[in-house]
Amino acid sequence: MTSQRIDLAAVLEKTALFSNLSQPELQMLAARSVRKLFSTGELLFSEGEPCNGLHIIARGKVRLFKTSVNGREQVLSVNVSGESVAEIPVFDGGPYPASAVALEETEIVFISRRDFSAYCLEHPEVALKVLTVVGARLRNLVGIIEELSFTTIRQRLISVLLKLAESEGKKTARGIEFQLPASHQQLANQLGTVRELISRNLMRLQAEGLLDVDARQIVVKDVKGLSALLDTTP
Amino acid sequence: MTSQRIDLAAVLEKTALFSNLSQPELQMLAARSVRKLFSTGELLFSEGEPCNGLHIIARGKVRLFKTSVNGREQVLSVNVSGESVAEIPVFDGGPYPASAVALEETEIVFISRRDFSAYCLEHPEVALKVLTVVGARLRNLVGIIEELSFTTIRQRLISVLLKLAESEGKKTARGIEFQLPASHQQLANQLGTVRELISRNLMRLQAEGLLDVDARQIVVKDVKGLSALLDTTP
DNA sequence: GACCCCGAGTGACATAAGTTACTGCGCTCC
DNA sequence: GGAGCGCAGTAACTTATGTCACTCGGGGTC
Repeated sequence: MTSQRIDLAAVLEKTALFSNLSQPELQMLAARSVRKLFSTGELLFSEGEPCNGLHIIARGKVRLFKTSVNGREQVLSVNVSGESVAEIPVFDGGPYPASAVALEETEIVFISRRDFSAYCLEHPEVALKVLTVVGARLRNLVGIIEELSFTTIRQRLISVLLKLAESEGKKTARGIEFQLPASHQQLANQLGTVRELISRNLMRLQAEGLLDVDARQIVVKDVKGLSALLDTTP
Repeated sequence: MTSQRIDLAAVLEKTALFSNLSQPELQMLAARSVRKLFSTGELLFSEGEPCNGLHIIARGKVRLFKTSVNGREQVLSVNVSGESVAEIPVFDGGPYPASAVALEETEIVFISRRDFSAYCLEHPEVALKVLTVVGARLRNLVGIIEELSFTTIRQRLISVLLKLAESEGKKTARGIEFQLPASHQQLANQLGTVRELISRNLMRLQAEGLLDVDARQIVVKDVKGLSALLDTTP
């Protein structure tokens, strides 16, 4: 048990929220935390459920999403280790506004609402930290709204491809190469649309000579050309 | 000056953020606040500008919105007296994520970032209050995303009409009557679309016998019928 | 009264988005 | 080897959305 408690403190120390707390404080929080394990595809919680505490990702990756009646999905964010999930319901006491699913083997450190609220009251600097984290989340949501409201799926797709090219791409003789990180279906969920449109738009971009597609392997041939399409009116 | 200071304290007392502070505390905050006046249509701030402090609405109405390159708008929220605007940039130091405009004669109480941050550090319960306010904002944004991603403009329009019917409508022999609160153009901005679609969709609903339209005067004849349309797949 | 501006209604059209219904490929599991 | 399955490509079609270009009427102004 003791070893696990020490582990928890070490985990907490690496998170955005608690990175600059002192050891005793970390220990105190660790003493009140619980470790939870989720396997790939498992739900951490579902939209509408009451919220009992804060989830902090110690290891793994979590996707937050909304579901529609017709089975469509819209991804709100993807979070990795060190980040927390669903801070808001912890404070306003409302239900979860979205669902969360583990994208890989994921380890969660869970702190109950009461404990975390109390801790924030005693340590205002943590409350302010939470505010900046929530702020980033809010900015992210505004970005999604902007995309949904002002851009076409084609443009959103291009935008994702360019980001991937930048972060994952390798320069080769043919252009910048990378793999799509997920199935067309998952990509579609992220853009708030359906599989077919991903397929069609990829093919269309290929037909226009901007990239080559071979299943999930993408070769961007004309970064400038793609970027230019982002600014044109739909 | 003293009288103005007392006024400010009284104003602060009526806001969601500071409603249960003591008189001396209110006085202290009031001493550090500035009053600003905005006339209809005037911008409080624009997207991308750096943020110097918190705007609290003492009187009037403010709309927060994003603008696209082609001049389209998407409304993020409308706030009235007692509420605050743009809490987030105050805490994370980033630029405003959207623009704000006064919809009527509006009086703002302005507190600088430094003063407000400092105050939150000394009064953690205020920080937690801010968190619940921000939480409501976040839930609102998620709601907008859900609408943009899963519903048609027709459905969004119906949803707005039903809300208006509930809040503003008067029951008459012909049905529930009310006035559209703004021009078609403004309504379109709120739904993230263009004027013409508002016009057309209203006419279509009229043709289907669900309501009567006469310029801005709306008579909802079949609330049930309208509600039913919200659940059907697009 | 003539003029003009603004909000609204509308038709014609172009394009984006979503649906249905297939085909085909590569995989795993019997 | 073959059945079953998940993922991807695609054609044909429907509907939603957006654009352009008008018209029309009311309320001001000169």
